[in-house]
Amino acid sequence: MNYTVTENTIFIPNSPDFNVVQTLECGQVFRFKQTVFGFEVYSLNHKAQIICQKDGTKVVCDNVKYFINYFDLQKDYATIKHELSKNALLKDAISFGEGIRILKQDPVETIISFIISQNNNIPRIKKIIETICECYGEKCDGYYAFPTLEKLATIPKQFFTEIKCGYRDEYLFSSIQKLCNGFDLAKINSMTSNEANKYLCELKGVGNKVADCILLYGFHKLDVFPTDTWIKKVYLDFNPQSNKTPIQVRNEFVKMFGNLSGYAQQYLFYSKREKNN
DNA sequence: AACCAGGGAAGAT
DNA sequence: ATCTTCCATGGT
Repeated sequence: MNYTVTENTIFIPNSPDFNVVQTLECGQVFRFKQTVFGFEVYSLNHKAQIICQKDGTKVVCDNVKYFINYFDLQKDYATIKHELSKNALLKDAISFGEGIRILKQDPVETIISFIISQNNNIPRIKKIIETICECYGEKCDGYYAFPTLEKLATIPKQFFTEIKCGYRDEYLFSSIQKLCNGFDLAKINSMTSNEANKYLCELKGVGNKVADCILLYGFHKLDVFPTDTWIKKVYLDFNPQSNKTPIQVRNEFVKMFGNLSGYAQQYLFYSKREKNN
């Protein structure tokens, strides 16, 4: 990815390999909002102002290094897309979402976010996460940080109920306790994705799909394929009257795309959800 | 009113 | 192991 850095700013010249709207709207991240010039994006206790210009995108932020990594700017997406485009199913999806980047997010923030996401819709997910930050996150410059794990551990279950998490209140409470007590996220980096998926499922509220989301967005494991309602629709498109379970569909896609599964899933998900057909 | 939203837990088979 | 049922909440 071609970009230049000056003090607190990253400038990314117009490129088919980078599109902020697609990257933020493709369902992988919930902590951002639109502004008159573009977006504001929050990750842990960092903030970036995204300014969309005619000649490219400006990322004005508190930590340049953090956001170069966050937006995965070091990776060559052109090659990935070229490889995946050989698959007829993906060709259209890629041209539709060609500027998607897979964000490198914080593991704990990702775990909490995607426990909330289950059987829920995106506006509500965003609002619940924002409320948690406002009530328990450190106050920063114009926003609230995502709470540290130590801070999360002080949240009573009642709080999650009050902010309308529904039945996920117990999932959040229980998983936070576990993360503070014996659950070792560091182990995941030395596990295969299948092992890590199984391990994450020990957290209450984390099943196969949420575990894959955590691995893809929080650990940048790319040989996973989060299979939700939209991906099921994609599968039914080219395989009608299939009665495969989500796990079977998931494994079939992983077999198809291997180490590029995570990218493939993102293009297919975004395209299907945006077009809704 | 019924169904859906980036599913998963718990109990029954 | 695989299949149902149920789970809070808000929007359509």
